[in-house]
Amino acid sequence: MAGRAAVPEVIWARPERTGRGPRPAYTRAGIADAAVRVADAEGLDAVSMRRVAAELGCGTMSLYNYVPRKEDLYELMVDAVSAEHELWEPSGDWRADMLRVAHQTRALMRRHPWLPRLMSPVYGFSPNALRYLEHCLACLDPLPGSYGTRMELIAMLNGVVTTYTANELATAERARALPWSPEEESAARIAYLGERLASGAYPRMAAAFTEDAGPIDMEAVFERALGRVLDAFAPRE
Amino acid sequence: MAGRAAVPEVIWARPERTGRGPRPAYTRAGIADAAVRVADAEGLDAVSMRRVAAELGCGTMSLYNYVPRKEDLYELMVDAVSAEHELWEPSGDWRADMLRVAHQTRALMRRHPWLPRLMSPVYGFSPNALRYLEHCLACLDPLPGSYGTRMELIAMLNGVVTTYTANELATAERARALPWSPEEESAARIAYLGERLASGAYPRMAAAFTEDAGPIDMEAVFERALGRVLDAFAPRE
DNA sequence: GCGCACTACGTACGCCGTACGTAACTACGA
DNA sequence: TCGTAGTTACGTACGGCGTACGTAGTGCGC
Repeated sequence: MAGRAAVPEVIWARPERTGRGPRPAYTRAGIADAAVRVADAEGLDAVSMRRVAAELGCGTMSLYNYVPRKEDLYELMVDAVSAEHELWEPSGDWRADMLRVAHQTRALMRRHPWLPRLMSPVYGFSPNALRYLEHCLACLDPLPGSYGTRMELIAMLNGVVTTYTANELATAERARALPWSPEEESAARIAYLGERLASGAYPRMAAAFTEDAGPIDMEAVFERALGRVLDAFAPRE
Repeated sequence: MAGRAAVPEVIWARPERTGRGPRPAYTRAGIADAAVRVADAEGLDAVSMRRVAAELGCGTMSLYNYVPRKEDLYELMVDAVSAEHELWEPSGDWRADMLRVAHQTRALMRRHPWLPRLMSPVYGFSPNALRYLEHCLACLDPLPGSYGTRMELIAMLNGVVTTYTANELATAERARALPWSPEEESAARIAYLGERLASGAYPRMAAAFTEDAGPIDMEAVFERALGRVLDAFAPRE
């Protein structure tokens, strides 16, 4: 038995190699990439210790030498794709910079539709998360106010981006497991909703849905949401 | 075999009783309550078809007569606790009313810490969700603007309440499964973070964390977030 | 009053996370 | 220099999970 401490452990604090024993055959980055590959191709639910081990070409239990718990594998995945964040020299216009950050995050989640599901808990201060946060703070240098306020801005913006994008992606991600098409699913839901609204018990809801008869332009909704969040932090004159 | 259609189905559109066959021994509400009881007492991960069936005192597979898929059990649970929303006659002050809604939702999530995890996907238009949304729209009657905008307000407010409360509850909910205490866990995370920040690579992050030396007042953060969201929708003069 | 839709539920399949034991290997302390 | 302790690799096994399927019994609608 390897005798891993039964003590709270942050995976990033654990050295990849201690020196003793045989050379590890895999790297943390390689494992993370394998997991990301599986998640991208087959959905997050396909990411099991067995599946990732198979992807790497090693035995299931060998993975546990690198990753003490599955949850840590998730942390590795989030950090791996966080490396795709492109960081730039802040422009001096914090609003424009933060908009760019938000759009980048959204694009990242579109590339990796499983990401919002793993972001829901506390953001884990992984190496790339730290780089990302530091970059956001740098972009916010021109904004007057305390660091606390700036952190609140980052948190709210991230939250809104995650929530909105997750809702959009949820349908598509769900479709992978379902035995019917997303169109059939939404048709059934709309039929039910229409029937309920026709009952007259929810007049305002009915009005809201007849007002926007056509499909909603999610991109515009997202854009307005971003604008509102940033406005809420703009210094009032 | 009962021959349930292999077709998308909204659980709320399915009648509880068709008239044929023996009287069902359980009700949808009873099943939902049993599941909520298990989740409240033992955490969401304890909610399995077997466990809920045992709670009801019936065989595992009997549950499937009422709930075609586990996902539908989750929908039942969300709807059941949504009934706890207290609805009132709108005061005419939409801002005050929406603040009250937000605080109520937060209290609901504190009573049922598993709720945020089930709210993450698209809000499902369950019966109680419809009542809740109609009530929110009624509170927003005094707000000028389209129904679309009002729906966006509700969505953003709900999103922010959910995100903030979920982050707060995540630690406590995780603790149930972990072999160590949340204090040990956070100590380990803080130790790691401190060491990273001491490296000097993240000067602004370091400054942010030394600025707020004491524990953060989450209640105040939440309150400020609510105010900002509502401000963002207030008509500009 | 017949038949069929429905309820109840036991069994079984193929997954999952992961505890544990064993064997091979290598850097360090004596 | 060499044992030994700490590692890696990984097979086996356990106790869970969701749920497909088959069977038996029940009571409404024709």
